[in-house]
Amino acid sequence: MSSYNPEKIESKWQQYWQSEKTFKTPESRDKPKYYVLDMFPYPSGSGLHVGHPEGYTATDILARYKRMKGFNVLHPIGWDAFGLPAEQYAVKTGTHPRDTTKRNINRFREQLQSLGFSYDWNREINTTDPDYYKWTQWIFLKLYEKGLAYEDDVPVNWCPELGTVLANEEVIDGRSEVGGFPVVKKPMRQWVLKITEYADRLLEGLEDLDWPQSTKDMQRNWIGKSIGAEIDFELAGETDSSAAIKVFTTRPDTIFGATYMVLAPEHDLVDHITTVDQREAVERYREEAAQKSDLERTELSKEKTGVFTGGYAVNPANGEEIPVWVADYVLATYGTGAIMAVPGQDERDWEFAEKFDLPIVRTVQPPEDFEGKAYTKEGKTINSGFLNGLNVEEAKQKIIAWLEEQEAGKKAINYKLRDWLFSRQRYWGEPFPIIHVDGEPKPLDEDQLPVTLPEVEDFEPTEEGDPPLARAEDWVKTTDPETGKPAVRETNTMPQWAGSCWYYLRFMSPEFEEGPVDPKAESYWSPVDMYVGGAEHSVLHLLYARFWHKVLYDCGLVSTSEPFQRLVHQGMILGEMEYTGYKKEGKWVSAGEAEEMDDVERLNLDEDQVEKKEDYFVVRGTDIKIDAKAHKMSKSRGNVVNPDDVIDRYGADSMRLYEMFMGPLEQVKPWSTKDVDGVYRFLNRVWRLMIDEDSGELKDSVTDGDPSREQLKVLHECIRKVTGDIDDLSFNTAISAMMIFVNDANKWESHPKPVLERFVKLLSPFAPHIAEELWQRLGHEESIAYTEWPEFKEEYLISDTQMYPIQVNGKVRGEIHVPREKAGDKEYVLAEAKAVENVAKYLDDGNLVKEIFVPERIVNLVVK
RNA sequence: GCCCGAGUGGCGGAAUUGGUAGACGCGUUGGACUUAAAAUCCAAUUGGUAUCUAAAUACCAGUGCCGGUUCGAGUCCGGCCUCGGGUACCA
Repeated sequence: MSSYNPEKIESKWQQYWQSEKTFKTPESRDKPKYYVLDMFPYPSGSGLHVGHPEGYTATDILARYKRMKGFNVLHPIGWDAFGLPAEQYAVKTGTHPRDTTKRNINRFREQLQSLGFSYDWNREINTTDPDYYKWTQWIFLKLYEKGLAYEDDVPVNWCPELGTVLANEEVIDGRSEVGGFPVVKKPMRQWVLKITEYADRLLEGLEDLDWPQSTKDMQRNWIGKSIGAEIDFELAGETDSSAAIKVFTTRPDTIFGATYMVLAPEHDLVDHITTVDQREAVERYREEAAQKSDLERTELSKEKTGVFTGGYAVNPANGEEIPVWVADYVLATYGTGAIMAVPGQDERDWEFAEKFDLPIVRTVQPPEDFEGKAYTKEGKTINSGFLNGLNVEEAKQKIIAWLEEQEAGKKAINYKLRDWLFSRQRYWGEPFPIIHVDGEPKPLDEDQLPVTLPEVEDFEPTEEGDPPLARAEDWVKTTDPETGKPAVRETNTMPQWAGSCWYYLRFMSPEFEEGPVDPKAESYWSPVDMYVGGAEHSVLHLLYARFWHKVLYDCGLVSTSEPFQRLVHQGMILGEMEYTGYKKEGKWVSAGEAEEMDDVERLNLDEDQVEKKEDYFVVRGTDIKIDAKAHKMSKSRGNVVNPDDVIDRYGADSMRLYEMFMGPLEQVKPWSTKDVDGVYRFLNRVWRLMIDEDSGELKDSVTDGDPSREQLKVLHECIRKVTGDIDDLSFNTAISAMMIFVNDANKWESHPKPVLERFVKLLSPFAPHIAEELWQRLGHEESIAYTEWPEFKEEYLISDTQMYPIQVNGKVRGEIHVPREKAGDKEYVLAEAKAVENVAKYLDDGNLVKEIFVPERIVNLVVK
């Protein structure tokens, strides 16, 4: 017996690829290059889940395909190995994060290798390796030199539970992204990177990238560029014009409707402007606001709050004195931290004005049927002196010109994007190449790198609240190598994003010692041609990496202005479909009702306990609606699928094939283990197409003879489809095309080698192990990996006849087959069409008013 | 609320530019092989109606809902509904 045995052939070929260094990246530069990259994983303790191999299989198919198409392919992998989980584990167990990380990496590597990915393992990199983070630190020095890294006392997102600060991006709804703990604002000395300086270039750079529209949109929203004006409102009764309140607005045209002003509670002028009478109330309000977490300031407080300062400012447009309030609906961190409130044209201001009984003046005429409160759309300006009658855009132009003339304001641009908070109070991260001498930060010299992590016993923050690195006192206390003065080392570490900001460059020359990347390698391999990874990195990683890349570009270290030319997000793989029924006191209740009840029992139902009735699933034989849904895989839900189990049962080739066959790469899709049977059977059929299961030899039907016309047609249809589909990343339909080929080929009496060989090549990027094995058994000594991709020839697809569906009034009533040479002959085809019995009867019943003839497509006869 | 994306059989999904809706796979049903089972192979499988049964054929309806453009709409346009993702006092 010699049936398809994935276990045996897969380990055989994995060993072969490793010992023969089959996928070592070529050193030659004489061919076109293709750099295909996966977002490298964080090696977690739980190993790979089935979501990982989805993107990895897609890139592996591309890598293998491109090699066969004659490209030099760079297809590397590495580890984004700094991070919180290993550190939390260290706090709990005392195990050094280095050990945990090493163990996890070994496991990940083993799992990836068991899937047969064609990575160049000689280029494996690890962000926690001092030889790697030396260059992360080096790049930080470049940022520092260019004035893009600075220390600042900033109100930061402090997470007491995690004992660290978080970037804005790591805080979701006032809670930490990791762990979901509450986050409060707290001023602390932090390292900050001036990403805002690159806001415009980060925005413009998006235009030429071949990225998903949604990801570009998200980055644009995140950068949040708005164009408007900065306007100074002088304080009433003061001659000192430098004490004016500066506001940013996108609607300077509405200035005549500015009936009051609001300062953020943290605004510098609050103290100055508050009158004696109001001081107490304002102070109290500020204290309350300071204690609120972000969560309370946004989600929970729908109702506007605020306090009058007692002070007044002068509206420069009409000279009117307007009251100045303090309210936390104005954010200190956006714009100037102060606004001119225009309730007539702003919903938030309207709400506030209504609550505190402040005047409302409309300055844009709403349409007659307008019933809302604030009107924020287009219209003619009213109640606005010299702006009356203009539309919004004209009014903006005119008022800005006027303000500039009066030296009361100017055109201005504002961004939502803030500078990037770049330090963390953690152990397991890159140390900063910074010492503090006489209380001032000082960068270390390049030759001092890497600054390696000191050994500590305890990975928690110190009692004084200093980061864990402060525990390494001998390491912290040092001397300035330049002056010999006593110095202390920076004890913050870099955030996890640092290492992933430039790893794609290191892969180009992982051994290079003169810099982060060898310029010769860089100029050949840049940019990444295809980058595949999860949509959860749409903003964070991808924006930060683009920022660093542009800085490196300005330093002359890279040759492209953008790092990732094409980006694709693989869709999430959900758990198996779950059917959930609900019972209350032993009786079924419908899913909709159950939502509003207490003490409802949830029951997981089997597929055969349910059926579909109209648009809903119900308990079989009843009208009780149930929920039918695939959920995100999670440990708590217990629906996580482990790729190892799938490989044990079906083999890596089936695993790869199934992940691609499930559906379009970018789509969210539910896992279904029983569906793996389908692709597994397909591989068995492929095997039996060529191998005699009794003898284990090539079947007798495998011949050296010439293929028939029909065989060539089936083959070339397959070549055409598979080639085109790989180019479109439509792997699911490529696999379906190969299934069609095998279904057809199984019916043939003889199987000419040239046909089988070309089919095996088509299969090889998808299921490389079985393809190598069959390729060898077909009589080849070399690996299939660098053989030439089969060429598609149109001529084999042309058949002797052309089929036309015949429609009458757009409904198909028959079909005809006409000889190839008559296929374009309109008169002939129409005559044949009308002769079809089932068509003729419709013609007899009415008048033929129109004939549609689309060559090689369709005939439609319009009858009235 | 705002910005994206998606709704097609029992299920995953297919339909390159408007041109035979449901490829391919899962599941289900029937059959072949087998002492039996597994495996494998063959056939059927959107719903409905009609022709005596079967085979077969024909017809009607059908791609979330309502309307439109067109000889022809899953595909284009307008208006909704539902689900998923992102974002949210950003002035």
